[in-house]
Amino acid sequence: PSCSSPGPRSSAALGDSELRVVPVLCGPTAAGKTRAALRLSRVAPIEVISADSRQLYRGFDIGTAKPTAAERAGLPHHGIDVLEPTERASAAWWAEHADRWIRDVFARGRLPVVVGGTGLYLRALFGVMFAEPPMDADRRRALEADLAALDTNELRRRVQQLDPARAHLGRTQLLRAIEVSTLTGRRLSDLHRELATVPRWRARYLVLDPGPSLAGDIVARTRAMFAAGWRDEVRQLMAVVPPTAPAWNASGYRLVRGLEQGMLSPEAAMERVIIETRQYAKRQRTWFRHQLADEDATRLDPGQPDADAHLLAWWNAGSGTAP
RNA sequence: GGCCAGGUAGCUCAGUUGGUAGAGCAGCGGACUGAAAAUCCGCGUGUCGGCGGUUCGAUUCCGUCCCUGGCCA
Repeated sequence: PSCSSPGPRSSAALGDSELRVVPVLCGPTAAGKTRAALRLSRVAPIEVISADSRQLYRGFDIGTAKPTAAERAGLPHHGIDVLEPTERASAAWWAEHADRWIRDVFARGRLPVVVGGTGLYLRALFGVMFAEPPMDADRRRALEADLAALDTNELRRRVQQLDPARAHLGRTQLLRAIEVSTLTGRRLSDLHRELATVPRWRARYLVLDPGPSLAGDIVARTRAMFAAGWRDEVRQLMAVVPPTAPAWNASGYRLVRGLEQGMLSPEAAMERVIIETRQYAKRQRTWFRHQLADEDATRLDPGQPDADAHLLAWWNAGSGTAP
């Protein structure tokens, strides 16, 4: 299924030609997305909209590979350091804000470029979401507490009854399917269909993937994070951020926390961080391989010799200067 | 040099009372509609250390050699 296909409702409401096109730099970890954005900033008045679910959080800097202050100095970034570590982000929350940031950038006569690897967030912004009906907050909290005690098989069994189309999914999705159908009386999969929203922007994706060298990049990047004081950052965060805060839910941070608590050796922590990062990058690859409409996506190895020319060609093809 | 314990999947190991073997981790593929750096699903042929012997049949028993660790000289 293409995440950019507007669907029948949107076509009727708003022709494709009316959707403004927004360029997107995405792809697996360590793909030089920031470098590509910086390069583009030298040829066009761009501003970056970060589509990264972890860079949202204040204080979680080193392990989330946020662009540095120097990199941000000449190139405005939106969507970084906008949440407290205890706040829970969501794809819809992000898409709503990103929509506003994009509008503002256009209003200033500049060009937004979305940069990031959180595929679901990109889908929420450029694809079809749905208008979630209101749900009672107290009932929801109570239900969440009840469901937390159940094992995944039991949750799956319940979803088999409530909304079988979602029963093959993971625990997080099972919990949501149960919550929505319990609190709204409607199946989530039906709501997805009936309350589908209209895409507001059309994306052109440049998927940056260094291919086989990614594994080595991850090792180097992880070493660099430790060398840059990641452990100190985590120790400081541990003093003020509760262990259950959503921001900890970033690959590596729990491991470094375990290291600071003496539950792991430095070597073991490093090794596990590298493995988790590699596994995450693999999931990103799978997402960007299958979830983007081919006609909207261009793929590029940022390490190939003529990468810069390809990047600029891709940019120019979309900005209308040279088709 | 002697004794003991090991040598089985990339790693850590289980197992076969003789009928050529299976877990975890890693890896690979996939899913994904308000937690997504999340959460899940699928994929296991490897001279069972080498060479001989016994046997219809040996990774399994016997002999021998090699390697690793420990103890004793």
